[in-house]
Amino acid sequence: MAATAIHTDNSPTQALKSRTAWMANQNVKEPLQTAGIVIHVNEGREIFAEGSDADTFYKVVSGVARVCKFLSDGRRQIEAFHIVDEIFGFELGAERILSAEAVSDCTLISYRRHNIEQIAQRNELVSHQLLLLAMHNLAQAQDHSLLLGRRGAAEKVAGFILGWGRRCQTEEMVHLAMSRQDMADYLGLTIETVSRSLSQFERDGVIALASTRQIRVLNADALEDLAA
Amino acid sequence: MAATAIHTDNSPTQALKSRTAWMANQNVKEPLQTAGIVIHVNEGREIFAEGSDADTFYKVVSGVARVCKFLSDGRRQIEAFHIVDEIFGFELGAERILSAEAVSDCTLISYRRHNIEQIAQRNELVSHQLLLLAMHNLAQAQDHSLLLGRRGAAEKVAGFILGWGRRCQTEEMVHLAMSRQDMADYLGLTIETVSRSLSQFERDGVIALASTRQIRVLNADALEDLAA
DNA sequence: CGCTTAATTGATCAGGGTCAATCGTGGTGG
DNA sequence: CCACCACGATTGACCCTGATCAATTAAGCG
Repeated sequence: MAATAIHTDNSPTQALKSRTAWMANQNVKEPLQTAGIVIHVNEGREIFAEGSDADTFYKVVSGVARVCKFLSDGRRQIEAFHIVDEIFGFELGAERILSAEAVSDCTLISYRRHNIEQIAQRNELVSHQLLLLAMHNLAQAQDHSLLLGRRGAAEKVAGFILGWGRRCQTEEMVHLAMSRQDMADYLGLTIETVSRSLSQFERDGVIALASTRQIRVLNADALEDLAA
Repeated sequence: MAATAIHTDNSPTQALKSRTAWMANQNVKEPLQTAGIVIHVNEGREIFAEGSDADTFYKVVSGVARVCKFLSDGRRQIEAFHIVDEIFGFELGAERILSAEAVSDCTLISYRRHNIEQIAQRNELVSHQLLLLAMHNLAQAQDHSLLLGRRGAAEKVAGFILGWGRRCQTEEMVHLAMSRQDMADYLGLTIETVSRSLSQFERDGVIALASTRQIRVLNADALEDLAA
């Protein structure tokens, strides 16, 4: 990749200016790989803020990003985690409803929404790809609602491990990119409850915690049952 | 409307065969009004079932539909309510993950997915419209997650009333199309808790319950505060 | 006018939140 | 290289919100 990537190590709200746009060929598999800018965002840094202009959206090249909302009283709700090849920050309105941050160091491609929409008008492939990506996010959001609505802390945590493992295609040895706090804010629980659930699973011999972020799934069936 | 509408009063899974397709002109405002079939579904009846072929999707002409999932132990989670001009049942995979039912008597337009996708390939307007509708559903699903994740029964109920009133554009006198059970299953609560919250709001003079399904909002600001 | 179902209200209980202490781990500097 | 520090994770004790069980009231319908 010949593009000049920019880093956002020090800027609180990252600077999006870059010297070179990444004008790749319009191939069939990746119609979206046109007119994007490669950026890097370090762990914990903001990618965009609630209320800012929704004039860009992002695709994950590597790392994990979280999209979330901060409530008036300081509580945080994580809407979604995004992994490689997923897009986020693509909104209907002019202003962003949610903010986004890097869960781990991220490499992203930033697209100008206006730009892409123009391309989509002429190129059916781009248009179709956008629809697929939007629907992928929709399906995820629906999964998330299901997880939040059905009560039971253990069910939520078990469901999360399974879902995350499936998405990362490491179902036996799951690496969690995020902290307990991130998990809790995603599941609508507290860190204590998440921790307790994991400990309980370990006591029951369902999982083993190799490290705090490495979960070995010993009994996938039991975990499925727990997730109800 | 010259189309022959079909009713589904008695069939448990509604018959989708219809004698006349509704081939409207491809105008700019409603590019999707092509090749759809008008159907009626009575209150409480199923529109489609989880596990069935996802070869059609629907647009609401009148009434309210709910999209939901039944859990193994009988619990039900309502993913979304859909009102006029919204689409639902448009999925990525070949098989449906969720089921749908009529909350009130519904008039719907049924589209063949294969059909629309072919049209979308040639017609940019249809393609764009699909994307907009999908993103509208995504935005709603995100709102829903926010409502479910942030705890507090009162917050949920208050948020629901406000959101529903806004969507139906009747913010002062809100008509609830759905039962308490529907509300509860949407909010991840029990009917008792929903009922108690509403009673409390009434005691506090924030709302007045004209009938069980008619809520007069007396103090919208207070309701906003309750929704946090 | 009774019957059936939905909604409300009350009493009790448990799941998970809160507060607080401890443990563990990774990073830094003497 | 190891001691110390800081932060995240875990564990424990207690409490509160909302679920559960149960009874009553209200509303729709033949």
